[in-house]
Amino acid sequence: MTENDRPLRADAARNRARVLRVAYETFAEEGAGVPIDEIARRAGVGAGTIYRHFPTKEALFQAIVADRLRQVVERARDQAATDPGEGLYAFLFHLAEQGATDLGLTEAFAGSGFDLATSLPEAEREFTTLMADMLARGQRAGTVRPDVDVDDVKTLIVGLQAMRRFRGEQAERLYPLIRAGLTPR
Amino acid sequence: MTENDRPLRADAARNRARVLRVAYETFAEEGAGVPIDEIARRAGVGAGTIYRHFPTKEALFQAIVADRLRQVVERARDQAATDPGEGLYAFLFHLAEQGATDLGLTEAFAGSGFDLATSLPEAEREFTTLMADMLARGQRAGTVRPDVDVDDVKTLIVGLQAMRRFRGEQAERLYPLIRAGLTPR
Amino acid sequence: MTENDRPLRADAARNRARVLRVAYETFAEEGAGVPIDEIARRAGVGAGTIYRHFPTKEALFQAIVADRLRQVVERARDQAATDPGEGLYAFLFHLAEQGATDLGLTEAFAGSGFDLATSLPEAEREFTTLMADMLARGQRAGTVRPDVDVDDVKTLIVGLQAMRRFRGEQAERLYPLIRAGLTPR
Amino acid sequence: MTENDRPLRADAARNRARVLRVAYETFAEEGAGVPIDEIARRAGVGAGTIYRHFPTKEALFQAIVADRLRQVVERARDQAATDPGEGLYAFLFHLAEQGATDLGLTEAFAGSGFDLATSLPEAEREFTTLMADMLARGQRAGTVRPDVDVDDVKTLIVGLQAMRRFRGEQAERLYPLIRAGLTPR
DNA sequence: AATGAATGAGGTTTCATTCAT
DNA sequence: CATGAATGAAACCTCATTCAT
Repeated sequence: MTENDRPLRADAARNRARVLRVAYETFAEEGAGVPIDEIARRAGVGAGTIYRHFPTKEALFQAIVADRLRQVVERARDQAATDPGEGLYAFLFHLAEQGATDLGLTEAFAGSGFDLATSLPEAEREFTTLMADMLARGQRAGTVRPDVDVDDVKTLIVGLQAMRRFRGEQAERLYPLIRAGLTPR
Repeated sequence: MTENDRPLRADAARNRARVLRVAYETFAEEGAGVPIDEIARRAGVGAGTIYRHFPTKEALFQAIVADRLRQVVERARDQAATDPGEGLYAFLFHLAEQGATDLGLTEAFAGSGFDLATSLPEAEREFTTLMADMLARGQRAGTVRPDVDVDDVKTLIVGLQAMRRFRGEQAERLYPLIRAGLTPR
Repeated sequence: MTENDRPLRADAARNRARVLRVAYETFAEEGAGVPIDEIARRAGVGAGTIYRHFPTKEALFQAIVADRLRQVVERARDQAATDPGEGLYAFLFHLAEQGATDLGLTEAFAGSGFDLATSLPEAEREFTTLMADMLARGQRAGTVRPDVDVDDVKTLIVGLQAMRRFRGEQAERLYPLIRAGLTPR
Repeated sequence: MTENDRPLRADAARNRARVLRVAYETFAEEGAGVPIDEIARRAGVGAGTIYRHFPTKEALFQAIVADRLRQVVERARDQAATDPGEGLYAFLFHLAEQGATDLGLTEAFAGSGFDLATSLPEAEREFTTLMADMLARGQRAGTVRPDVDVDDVKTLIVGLQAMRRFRGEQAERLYPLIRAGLTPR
């Protein structure tokens, strides 16, 4: 039962991971429009190899986003525990940074050519739950306006990522303003 | 310069305007990925006619953005005169609305596959000047924080358009927060 | 109203006819599995040209079969008038010859990878009607057994085409036997 | 020749037989276009195992046909002894049934993408000999026209299989007609 | 000897751009 | 000048065959 064929997977797993990593980098650089052949070339494998691991381009894209999302959520969970009042802000600005170097993540959040809730419902739910949790903590701590809801936060993420991607580090000048806007009073 | 044949020019000019209008609508609806043939079909002209007026698809795209930008700037000039304190905010949120229904404009501002300053330096300069003017008026009127500069405003435009496009009218819930963030104190 | 743009069609029509002819020959020789690129090469056009006239490979195939079927039916109508007793036999053996050099027609009749009744319902109906007509005439003339129906005739066509294709002209030795089997008594 | 390792041979032989059986079923169901991987999956072996036993897909196909042909011939030999007058007819219609559910056999007889005489000369010779034998018996018994030769019979087999495959059991309505055509007088 | 992962040529289809009519 | 047909370079994806494990 437990023989999920490990020995054969030795190289396959290596290749799968390699493809995933290269595809992540390539999508991050070039966006979802990049040809599979280009990813294959960069990964040093044949196009067929990618299709063995991921049946469609869409599936590959999903796998990457799921992977990234998992990392982001994991990290956020750790942060959330430490400072309830700051958690949401830290997460918002962290996501902005991530989106700046990861076009795939941006597109996933913005829903351009990829609907997160449909494609990765579980990841989306987990993400939303975490977001709601952080928001509620901030509101209880008095650092976040009570009339802000989860959808507003998601919208802000999309906006922040767009700004950060557009302006680079200079966009961080605006973080205090966004924060001021979200703060009660 | 040598305007000898006016009647033909009349046709040509009409065609050019028609193509520009239809292309604007089509890009706005479908995004930059739409085939030239589709635009030609909607405009009721041959694909060759489009290429007579615009050497590449990119050039057509630029022409549209330039056109839209001109309109936006023109309208903003009128508004700017009426209420110095509100001008910048009105313009920001107006642009957000525009970007929501005009993917081309969004892409132009965000610089995705299209650099405004390089492609349309004149329009960009005009736009920037107007922006600086409105910003200065707001700051003089005391409705805008003095540490905000023109680049910040442009960055905000990109963010606002992304939000508006992502969330639709619901995004307007965030306008007051953005405004609060920009207001002194 | 009547301007179905003839002047521009001059070369287009030529090309369309050329593609149709070459595709017919190629399919007849190689079967439906032949690549579009091969047809394009033989026709001396780009692959895109074929796709301009026929949106899919399937559509091209249908157009050819429809064309051939029309010719076959037309010819059969002429023959049917002359000799009621012989019409059906003449048609059967004529179709056998056609199928021998036209794999597409064979596949269409045999329904392998292409369902005539679904794809070209009108042509199929016309063909069936003609067939029923010839059968009834033969039965009235006493040259065809009364217990044979239209479906039997279609089945025989498929069989005859397979035989003719397999054995070439030698297959004609069997025509008298088939005829004897269909004759009353 | 050097049969030193029997246990491994046993495995290999079992595997070969298993592949052959599954491949037969799969080709019969799906036609020759089915991927090797699909056959491997159904057989529960790796694709490499198939290639160990059969150097190409074509060779696998040949092996299957040879196998089937052997069975058909064997069965026919048994039948031939019982009733000389009926033997040929029984065999013809039996082959028609076989071809209906076995696309491989049909293709082998019809020579589509596969020439029996070239690929499997021995099996072909054996088959032809049997056929000639049955034909001669029928002619001596007076149930088969004397001007029919072995090639005619083969041609009829191809035709009958095509009909049976096309029309299913309904095609059996035509068996008496074929028989009548082959009967003297 | 078996496995199934990797390869890469090849298939269908799309579309920016050119060019004959 | 306008037209839209033709081009041909990709893009995505499949699958027979080879080869590392």
